[in-house]
Amino acid sequence: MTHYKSEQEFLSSYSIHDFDVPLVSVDMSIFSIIDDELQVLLVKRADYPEKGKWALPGGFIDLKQDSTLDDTAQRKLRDKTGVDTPYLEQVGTVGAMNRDPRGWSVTVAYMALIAADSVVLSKDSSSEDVKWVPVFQLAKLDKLAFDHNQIFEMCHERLKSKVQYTSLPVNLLSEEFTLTELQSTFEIILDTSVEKKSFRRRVLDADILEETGNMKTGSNRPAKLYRAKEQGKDHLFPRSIEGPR
Amino acid sequence: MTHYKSEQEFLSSYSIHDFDVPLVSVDMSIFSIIDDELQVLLVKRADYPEKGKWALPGGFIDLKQDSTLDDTAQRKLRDKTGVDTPYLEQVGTVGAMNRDPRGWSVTVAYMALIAADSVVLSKDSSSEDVKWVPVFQLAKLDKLAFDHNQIFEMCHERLKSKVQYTSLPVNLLSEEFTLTELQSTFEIILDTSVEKKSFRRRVLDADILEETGNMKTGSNRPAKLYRAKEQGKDHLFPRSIEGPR
DNA sequence: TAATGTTAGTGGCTTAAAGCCATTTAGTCT
DNA sequence: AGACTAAATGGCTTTAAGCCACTAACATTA
Repeated sequence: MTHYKSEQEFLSSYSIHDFDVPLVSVDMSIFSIIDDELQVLLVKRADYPEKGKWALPGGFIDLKQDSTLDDTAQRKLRDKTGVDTPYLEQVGTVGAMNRDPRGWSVTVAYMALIAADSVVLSKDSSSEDVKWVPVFQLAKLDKLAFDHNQIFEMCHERLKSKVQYTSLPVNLLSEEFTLTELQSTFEIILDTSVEKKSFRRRVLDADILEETGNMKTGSNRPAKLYRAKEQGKDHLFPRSIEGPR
Repeated sequence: MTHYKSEQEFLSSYSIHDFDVPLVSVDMSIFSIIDDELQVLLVKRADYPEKGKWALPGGFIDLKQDSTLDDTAQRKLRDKTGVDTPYLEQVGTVGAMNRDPRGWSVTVAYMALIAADSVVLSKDSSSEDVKWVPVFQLAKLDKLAFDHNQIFEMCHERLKSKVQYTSLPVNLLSEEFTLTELQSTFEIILDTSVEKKSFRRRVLDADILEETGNMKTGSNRPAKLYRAKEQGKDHLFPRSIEGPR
C-alpha cells in the first residue's frame, strides 16, 4: 500500500471508484391501521430488476440531497405518503452478495407508523402502483421482490415486540383518541385480547397521555379523548403486557 | 431513463460505477470484562484518514470473501482477537454525508461479547496498536476517530439495556462460572448492585443454566459451577431487573 | 318518559415476580 | 475448636399485572 505524507495528499488521490463497493439502499415498512387491520404499504416495481413485483418502498441514497440515512428514509416516506416524520425507526441492516442481481448489496430497513387519515398515496417514477396490504395476508399471498419478505418480517417482529413494552401504538392514531381506541390498536398488533382494567391502569399510571377535554360521543356513554403528551417519544413500561393466562 | 426489454439486457448494461455510491464499512464494539471492569477493544489507525487516532475495529466489506454483512463482522472480530462467534449482534447503522472525509459513508455497528481468557490480541496491517480500555474512561479521556464515540455509545446503550431483561452476560464468562460471578458481571455492566436472592431466583427459574457438577473452591463454602444450556442464545425475562429501591 | 341496549369506566380481589433482610451452610484458616 | 468468609435459602413485603363483576352515562326505542 502506498504511504502518504499528509491527509490532504491521501484524500486528493482517493477515489471510491478504485474499489469494489456494494450498493446501498433504504427500504421501509410503513404501517397503518386501516379497517381495523394492521396494513403495510407496498409498491409495484416499474423497472428492472424484479420489474412488476410488489416490494417495500425504498431506494438509493441521494448523495446530494440526503445528508443522513434518516433523511433518505424521510424522503422515501414523504414521496409515497405525503406524510412527514410521524414515527420512524431504524430496524436493521441486511447485506449479502446475492440478494440483488446487480451485485453485493446492503439495505437499511426502517419502519414507520402513520395514522391512516393523514395519508395521500402517490406513486413516483420508480413504481407503477401503490397499495395497502393487510399484514396477515402478506405472509401467505405475496412473494415480494428481493428479500423483502424477510425484511418485512424483521420490521413486523420489531413492531410486535415493542408494542409489548412501549407506548408505540399512539403513533398509529390521529391526534385525539379514546383509551378504547388505543387498546384496540394494541390488540390488533398483538393479535390477542388485552384486559381493559390492566390496560387503562398501565397507560394512565405511565403519565404519557393528557385529556384533551373533549369527548367522543356515540349511542352510548361518551368517552374521554386523550392525546400523547410527547409526540414521537415512546414510553418504556417496566413489564410486558402479558395477555390472557 | 432508458427502458430495457429484458432483465438480462438491463443487467448487462448496469454498472455500479455509473452512480454515486457511499462507502460502506463495519465497525464493532468488542466488550469483555477484565480486572472486574467492562472494557472495550480499540485499535490505533495506521493510515489516513484519522491516522494515529484510536478507533473501534472495523473496515470495509470484502466483496469477494464476505458473503454477508455478518461475515464481515465475524472476519474483523477474528482478525483482532482470534475469537470465533461468541456473541455478535448488529446494533445499528449510521450514514451521513460528512462523517468521513472521503465522502458519504455508511457504517454498520456491531457489538461482540467475549470472555477475556479466550483472546489473543493481534494487530493487522490497518492498525498500529491494539488495547483494551475501560468503558467508563472512554467517555472522558479519548476522542475517537470519526464518529466512533457516538457509535460506541450506541453499542454501550444497547448492552446496558439488554442486560436488564436478558441473560446476555453469560457470553462474557468462560464456559463454567458460579452464580456469584454471573451476578457480578450484571452488576459491573449495570453499574449498580443487584439483590442476591432475586438474581438467583430469576436466573434459576428461567432454566437457562445447568450445573456442571463441578465446584469452585476457595477459603470458604464452595460454589456450584454452571454453564449456559444454549450457547449464544439469550433468554428474555418477563420483567427488568429493577435494582435497589 | 321509562325501559333497554351499549360502551365507558371503576372496585376489589388474586397472582407473578421482584425487593429486602436475616439465617443457615460448608468450607478454609489460625 | 472457634473464627472467618462466601454460598445458599427462608420468609416476608411490594409492585404491577390479570380477572371479573359492577356502576355510569349516553342514545334509542317502545
